[in-house]
Amino acid sequence: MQPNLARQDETVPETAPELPSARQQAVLDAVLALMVEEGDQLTMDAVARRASCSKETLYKWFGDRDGLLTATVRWQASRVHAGRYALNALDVATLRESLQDFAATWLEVIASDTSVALNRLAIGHAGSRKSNLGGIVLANGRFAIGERVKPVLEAGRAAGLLAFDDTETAFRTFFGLVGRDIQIRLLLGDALPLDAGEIRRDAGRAVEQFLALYGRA
Amino acid sequence: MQPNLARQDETVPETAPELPSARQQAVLDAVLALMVEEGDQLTMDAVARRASCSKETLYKWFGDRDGLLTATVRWQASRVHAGRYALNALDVATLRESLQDFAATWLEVIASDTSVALNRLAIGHAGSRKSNLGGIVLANGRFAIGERVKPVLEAGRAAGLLAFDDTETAFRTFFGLVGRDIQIRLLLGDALPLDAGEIRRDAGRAVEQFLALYGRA
DNA sequence: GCGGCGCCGTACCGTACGGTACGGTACTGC
DNA sequence: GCAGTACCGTACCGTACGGTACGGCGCCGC
Repeated sequence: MQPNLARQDETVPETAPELPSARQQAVLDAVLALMVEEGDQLTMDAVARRASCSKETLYKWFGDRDGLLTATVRWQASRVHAGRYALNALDVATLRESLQDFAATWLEVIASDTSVALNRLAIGHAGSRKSNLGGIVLANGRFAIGERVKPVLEAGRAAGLLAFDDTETAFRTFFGLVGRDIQIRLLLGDALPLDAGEIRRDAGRAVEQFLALYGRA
Repeated sequence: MQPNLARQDETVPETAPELPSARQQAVLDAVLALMVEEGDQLTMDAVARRASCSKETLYKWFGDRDGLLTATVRWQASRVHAGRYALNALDVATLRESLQDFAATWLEVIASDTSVALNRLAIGHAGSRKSNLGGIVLANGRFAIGERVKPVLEAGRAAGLLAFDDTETAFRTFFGLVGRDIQIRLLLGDALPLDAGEIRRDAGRAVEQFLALYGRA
């Protein structure tokens, strides 16, 4: 009766520590695959069929549909975090490289089928009350990358390479220069071609523009 | 049987010329209001009740649910277009003012409850095939403003105030500097406070940054 | 006045889907 | 061997919602 995975709870932060079992991970991967392929036809029956498990098991593990979706979003989020960056003895080349890496990684993420499908789902649910999928996606997307980029920006400022008053504002400018209209166009179904080369060029351009605005050289 | 409003048709562009009758406009306004208030509880029953009309009439006028939604999106889009801008004899003050005005107007639009609700709906539908709501929203949002800003940018270049090779790239940079993370955060349900003063400051900052990157003075 | 029309309100239908129940099967500990 | 457990497959239930049918009423042309 009680789901053995953490149900979303108002007091619990958006990042859950518990990892699902291997079988559960397979189920969540099935959800992700189905989400990408079928869009909004994400029925519990379809998930059970795709994952070769019974609906009863789904409900036992995840509580209800929202629990399953929440677990899926968390599961996907748990795979995105990566990368550590030098923060002291920063020179301009390293700073540029770090920012470029952030930008390219971020573009890859938001351009991926999985991210698009996940964001669509979360945005759809953001309209109704209950089940804070949007909050989870934000916490693990926009805000997570913010918390990882801002130390780099501040290290750049400490090293005399960047000049800004408010770190948050500087980061949001960086975010805008990188993302531009890409995410909204993809979410709305625009077939925006974005291969690896394009991403690298976009990331480079964004970093150069950011340095032009905030660089001190 | 046949809906007397233009049904979406693959060959028809995303901007329909026909205007709905006054009564139909009232119905579409009811849809918009309901969309904002109830989020995804947008049932045909609720619309009929809210608009004090019968479901039969809804189906007669709009064909089916998608037809109603499409008509609603078009109806909202038909109210957004506005503003004419000087393109010749451009000086830097006028250019700055025009861009600032574009930025502020755009921010007001994407921050409005109606836009958020409409974009959520269109994004939700972009996942499934059928009914190109996403395309309509894109055509009347992102692309419409692009077509209106780009002549201003080119006029600025012709007047020797701006320097860029590709207008589209320059516009996308402008778009990113203005929008930053605002739209995605609002769509995902973040309670981002954005009053008129904030919008004006944001627009001003975006324009200054854009001029710093592309200005020639 | 009257037939026809357009529309409101409501009752109704079919289906899709979230959620539950249950029988059958494989595996594990004793 | 056997009880217990975990889980698969499937059948089932209730409800919400898209779509249709129909009675009634006001309005317009004649």
